[in-house]
Amino acid sequence: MTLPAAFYDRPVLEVAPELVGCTLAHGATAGVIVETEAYHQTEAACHAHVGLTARTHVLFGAPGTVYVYRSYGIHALVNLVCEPEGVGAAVLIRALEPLSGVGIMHERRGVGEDERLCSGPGKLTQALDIELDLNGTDAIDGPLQVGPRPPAWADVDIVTGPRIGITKAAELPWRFCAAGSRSVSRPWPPGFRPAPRAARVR
DNA sequence: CATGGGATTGACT
DNA sequence: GTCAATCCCATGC
Repeated sequence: MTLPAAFYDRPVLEVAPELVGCTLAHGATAGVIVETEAYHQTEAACHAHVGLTARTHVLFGAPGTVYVYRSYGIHALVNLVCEPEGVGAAVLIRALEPLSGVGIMHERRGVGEDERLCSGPGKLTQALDIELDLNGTDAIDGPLQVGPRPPAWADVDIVTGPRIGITKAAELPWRFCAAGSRSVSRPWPPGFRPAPRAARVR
């Protein structure tokens, strides 16, 4: 069960908050998306802002296409292409709450608490083994799949804030986080507070 | 063809 | 708080 291409064929500012609470799966590993950011060709922080190049052409492709690129020479970052073909826009997936394959994630990431396995855009790609070979694949039929919100996430509250780690267009409040999730990456947006840990049995 | 910057992370002070 | 690791590609000479 995956979200249809029509889900992505809308303004990226609508899609980005709605993707929070949805699932992302690759192979035996999957998680619930708890943090996203929107990018659009009309603002300078978006790779598509420079126009159609060998690097950016995927961003202008069909809605529902996967865009993966390398950041700082080390990390792969994953996005979902939005808006009609020909418009350069995408949603960056910044954090997940692990859902399945948690043991595999620990093997790939090394020791750590579950909530830190996918609490950043480079961490989640390592945990789910998302690499550059997935660039240009299809998030509906391809190896990386996005599913609708599980019932428990149907009414998730969204905390909005400015995007992280960028120098251009940094003032736009295009970052969307699941309220209370302990897997949201730092720094937290204004007003965000993580939920208390589950009570320990004594 | 050389250069430099980047949507990050983890280790260290 | 600072810093290095290190890949891809856009830009400019």
